[in-house]
Amino acid sequence: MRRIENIEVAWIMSEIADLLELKGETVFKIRAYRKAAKAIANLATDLAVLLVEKQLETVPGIGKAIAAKIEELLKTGTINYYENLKSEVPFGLLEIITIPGVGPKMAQELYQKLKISSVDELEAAAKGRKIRELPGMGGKTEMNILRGIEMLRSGVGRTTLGIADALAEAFVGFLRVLPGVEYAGAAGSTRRMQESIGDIDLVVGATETEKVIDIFVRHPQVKRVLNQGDTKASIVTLMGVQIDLMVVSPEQYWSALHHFTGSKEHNVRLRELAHKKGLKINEYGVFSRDDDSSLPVSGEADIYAHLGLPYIVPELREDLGEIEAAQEGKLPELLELADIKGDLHIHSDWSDGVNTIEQIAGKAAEIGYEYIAITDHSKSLGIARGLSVERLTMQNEYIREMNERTTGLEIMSGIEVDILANGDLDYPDEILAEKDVVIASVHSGFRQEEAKLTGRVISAMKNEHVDIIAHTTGRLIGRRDAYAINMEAVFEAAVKYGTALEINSSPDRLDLNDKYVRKAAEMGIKICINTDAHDIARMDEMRYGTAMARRGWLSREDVVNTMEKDRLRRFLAQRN
DNA sequence: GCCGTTTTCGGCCCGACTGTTTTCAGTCG
Repeated sequence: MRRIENIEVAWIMSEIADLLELKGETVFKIRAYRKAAKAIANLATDLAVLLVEKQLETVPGIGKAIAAKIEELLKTGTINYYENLKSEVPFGLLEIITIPGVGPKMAQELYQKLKISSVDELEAAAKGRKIRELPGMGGKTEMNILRGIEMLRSGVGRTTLGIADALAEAFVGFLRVLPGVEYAGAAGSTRRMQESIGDIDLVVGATETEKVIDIFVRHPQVKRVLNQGDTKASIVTLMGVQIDLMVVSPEQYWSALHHFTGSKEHNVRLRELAHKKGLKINEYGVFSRDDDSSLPVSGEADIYAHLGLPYIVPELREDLGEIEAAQEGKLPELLELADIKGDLHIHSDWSDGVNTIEQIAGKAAEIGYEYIAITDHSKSLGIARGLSVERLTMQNEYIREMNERTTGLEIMSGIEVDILANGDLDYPDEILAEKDVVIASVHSGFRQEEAKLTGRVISAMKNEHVDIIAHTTGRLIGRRDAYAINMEAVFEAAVKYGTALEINSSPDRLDLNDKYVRKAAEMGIKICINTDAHDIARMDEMRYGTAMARRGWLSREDVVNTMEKDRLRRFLAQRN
């Protein structure tokens, strides 16, 4: 039987939750399946491995019943319970509840009264004014349904961290200068630096809240106002990104910022802790349950302090162990952007980059780096003007001369060598031996089967000249899935051969992702955070890669390019 | 269905906005 990926199991658990919801099951059971789905999606270890080791039930959120269903799925390829549910609930209803504004209750009602079981049927009924005939529904309900269907089809969907971050920054700048505004900031998954963003959350602390909302919804970037109240509003921008704004009084700002930064799971855990301490936490503050009196909050750290916890940074707030670590005083000392001393994966105009090595060096000096590596493409990558052996030798010489007349910044001569479809590297060893930094990566044969692709990457890792594997899974966020690669095996090889793995900082890649980063570091694998910039403007994307490292719980010691120059040299020389 | 330094049974976070209602359920985050 084919191998079932964790993400597929997570998907099925989430679909079971949806089906149970449509059946009107108790919310706690539904919540349990949702929680399990999330926990599984966040695992960096294959469920199959956990199953063999009888460790399934050690995963928080997975108990006896769900563990048994996972075992059944992995062994037989199906879950009886799930199949039965699917036969009880019309499949189309699952799609109907993905329409914004349409939930399980409405879907059930529409199905029972009007026999609606697909989005198309729903659209026809709304247009035909059939829905207003039902109790509790009216003309506005029909409008909302049609609008929701349009949103679903127009792909108001997830966006990359890069776009969300820039958009949030622009709106925060706009809000910050409005009259009466004391604080404005981005919250939500953008602030937590999640790899993709569903909608942008903004929080404002202001003396005149309604005025701020009023101006916000009339911003020129606003295509549509989804809802608007006294303290909250949601809009969709011209680019199709949803932005939610919450406006509170300046005193309430930190509680609101914390609340909307989330994650939801992290907040739920905190509120449970608060409950046990006789406290209540919401977006307006921290309160005593006895007399409703409020406790002082003049920064997010105060909220944690009231719970007896040290401050937890936004990147860790996922309920993936950070609360337990905080309780035990074992939070990691996270890497900071300022710890990064250089970028070891940059393309110049010698291959498919747009800037000269001089311009790249200028930008690096501006950032304050101690070193960079120029790593152009290798000869087989014709589409990217990969360097012939002759041009590569010329580039070596060119960089050597540049270093002689440059002070402060060291430019290393590197290469991003292709791992060819047959597993060979694109240059012979004696050429690779001349380079300071050798990065190896896959740019072809994406569709090969898992064993073959994994074998290619591992054989590159075996090569003593290869220092770093770049964008190891090959995924492009929202556009291309990771290729079939056995990451367990790659990690084992990285440990065995001492090869470092890259976090590619491009918001389109973020590869390795946070969960793999965390797993790799736990195994003692060194991580290198690079931008893979083809344009000097994108050398600033280092902060996204650093954010991924922080989300993966990395300290400075875990990261190759936090080393000062001489130590880095020794590290690279070890691998030759 | 999960979970337990108060619990193996009885809990399981908190509030805003909307539409259709006269007091609230559904949906969302």
